[in-house]
Amino acid sequence: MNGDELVRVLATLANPHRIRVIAALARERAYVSELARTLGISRPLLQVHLRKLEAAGLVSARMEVSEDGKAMKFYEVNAFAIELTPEVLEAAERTLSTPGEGPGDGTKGSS
Amino acid sequence: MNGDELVRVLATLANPHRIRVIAALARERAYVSELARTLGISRPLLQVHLRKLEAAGLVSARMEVSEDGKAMKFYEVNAFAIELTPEVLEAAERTLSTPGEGPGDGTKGSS
DNA sequence: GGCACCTGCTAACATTTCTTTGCATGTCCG
DNA sequence: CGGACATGCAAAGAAATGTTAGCAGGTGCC
Repeated sequence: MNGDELVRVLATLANPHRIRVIAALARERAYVSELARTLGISRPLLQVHLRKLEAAGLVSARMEVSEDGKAMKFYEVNAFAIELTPEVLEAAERTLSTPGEGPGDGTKGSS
Repeated sequence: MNGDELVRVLATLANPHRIRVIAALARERAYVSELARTLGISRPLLQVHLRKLEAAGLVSARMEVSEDGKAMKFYEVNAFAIELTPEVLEAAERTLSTPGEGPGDGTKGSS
């Protein structure tokens, strides 16, 4: 994961609603409307947050059709483990894109 | 660390400038004006970011007087290690303050 | 058909965050 | 004293985020 990606993931997690979403999905996967009721927030709002979580690679979606024919989008958390220490951040900083330039990185290191 | 604190720390780290600041200080402590020149950003802007980093407990400041009598504020990174996994977030979620209520927590567990 | 459930979108407003600009203080040195 | 350093703060504009409201589509069942 490069610096830009890390910033994106951190920005995504820095929100109470999204933490609640991940917590709920960690306990049990769920579909959008159900999850909205569980968390007590509006469905459009939840969708926005789910989209961000998915864009950051923290959750995955899968369309399924229930027995009674309703199309439902199930979400579940992806396994991830990010360690935050000064050293890790120092390494991430080296792959941050500079204001003017295009995206940084280059090395497809991985994990 | 409770859920609210975690959100605050994550929000603080979710910024390229602040990652650069931590990276620079991890290599060597520095005073404000010097650091601003190193990073190529304005001093007032850097001060704002330093204040946030300090508020989140990620860096510490110490006023010192140089040999030639100039008062300088030296910053250095605090050691920290935060692990981010679905399980950790699920635990953090339980200590998030609810929209209406006052700050959550209660347990003074500490690091 | 009409109601209850599922999905998707986006325009608009409200709020927060980021950044710049400007002015205040103080020291030392020529 | 005036210039080159250091510190501090706050107002104000610009940009990004969060949230609501309202619209569209689909299925199954009484």
